[in-house]
Amino acid sequence: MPRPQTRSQRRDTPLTTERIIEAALRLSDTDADLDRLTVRRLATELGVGTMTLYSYFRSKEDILDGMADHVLGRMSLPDEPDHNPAEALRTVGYAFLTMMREHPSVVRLFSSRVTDSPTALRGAMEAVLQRLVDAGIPGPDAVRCYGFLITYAIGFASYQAPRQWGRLDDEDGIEARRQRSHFYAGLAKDEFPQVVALADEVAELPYDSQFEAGLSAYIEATVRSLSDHA
Amino acid sequence: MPRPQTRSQRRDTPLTTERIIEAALRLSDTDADLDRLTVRRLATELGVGTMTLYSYFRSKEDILDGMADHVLGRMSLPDEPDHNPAEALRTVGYAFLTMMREHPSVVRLFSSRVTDSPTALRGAMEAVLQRLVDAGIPGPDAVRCYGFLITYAIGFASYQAPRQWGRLDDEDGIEARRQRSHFYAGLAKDEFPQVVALADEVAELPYDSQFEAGLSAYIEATVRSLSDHA
DNA sequence: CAAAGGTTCGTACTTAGTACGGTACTAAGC
DNA sequence: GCTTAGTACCGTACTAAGTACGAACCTTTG
Repeated sequence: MPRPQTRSQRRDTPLTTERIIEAALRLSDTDADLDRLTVRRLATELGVGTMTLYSYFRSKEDILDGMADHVLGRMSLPDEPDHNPAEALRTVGYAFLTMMREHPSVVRLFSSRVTDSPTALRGAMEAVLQRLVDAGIPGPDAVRCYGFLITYAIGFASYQAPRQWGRLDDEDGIEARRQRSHFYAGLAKDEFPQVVALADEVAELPYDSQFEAGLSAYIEATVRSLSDHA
Repeated sequence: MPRPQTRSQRRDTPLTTERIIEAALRLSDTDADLDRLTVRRLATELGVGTMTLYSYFRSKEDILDGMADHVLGRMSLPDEPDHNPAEALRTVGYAFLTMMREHPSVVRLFSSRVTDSPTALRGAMEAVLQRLVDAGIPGPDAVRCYGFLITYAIGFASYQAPRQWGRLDDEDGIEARRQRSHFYAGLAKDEFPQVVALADEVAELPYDSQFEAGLSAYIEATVRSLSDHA
């Protein structure tokens, strides 16, 4: 005999796709592990039954798509206007990096799905192109810059994500770097001459200073070629 | 009553971790979908029972680690020597890209695990550093270049992977580009003014010419700063 | 030829995605 | 107020996948 079910029909804060996505991001970013995100856990976190989520999303894949969309859609560019192409490029580059940083678990999603929803396009591509064009970069060049910057940020965040990075100037970051340095220096010298000799530098690879180095090189060359054409 | 088990102990080509990893790469690269790689399917492909694989690997994660290691460890740099820093940087950049291209499914793995096994370090990091140093780039700079190049290649491959790219000069590539271009051009003009105006350029983002553009900008700026210091 | 050690894998347990159908609550019409 | 739809919710159960366990088999060694 079926036991009468007790449901909590009216809830304080109504469930929406928005709230679900945000909870999903919170869960996976906290654990720093997208694999730990399961439909059951997500439902529990939200205080609803597992299958309830399926009235909002067709599948788990849909939820993951939603997470990627949400993150790109909410990307924020600082209010202060840029005064020249170089500033704009740097602004955008760091905006991408910051976005990845705030949602580390989402980085992986970008290598398995195309995020061309209106939300994502508006928040990222359109906003960035507008910013670059406003700073005086011709449209076609702006597109190439966009491509480079998002691509570089994805790659850098991917590289950085699985390594404990911290900041180079905080306690944990320094300690992590120290250990990494010793790891590389401790390899066989005749087999890894370069890695051993450059252990200190190699240990620094996941830090933001590396991002800055690549970014500024790119900006310098790009700005120069822009003014050559002008 | 337990039925007597029939095993095929002696096999033509003996099972090794190597053969397992190669089969795993073949499977996932063919489907272009790492999610389709299951222990059961892999075992079937190899003609063995599922649990047999667990005498070679502790877990599926171990297999995935092995795949990443294998790919990095087998990275190949062309034999022709480079005559200057610029050539060396380009060589390495394309070597990374080629590697990702040959094993598209592995790209995702790089954003969730550190690949610091001896195999991977020898095949990728040590070999690349040696190449760059041999071309006249000072060690510390070479490390930064390595970081940039692998990072950029990962990012670009991640961006490109989920989009049908083909070559820009082959049938499929042209058709895919045409469709993408129309997709962007068909968006609301008042909401996406830049994307609509630049639809043709945006549609080209996943092609190798974009990789080349970013790479050559980076190389130009890097070579210039190297000679400034010298 | 028996004991030892390594390889293979059948079985079964657990977790996760999700199809299906049912339940409770609300709103609309009488 | 009572019925009828519609909506939000979710219990149950099926399937697929990772993997612990231990048995069966093969080869080697004494």
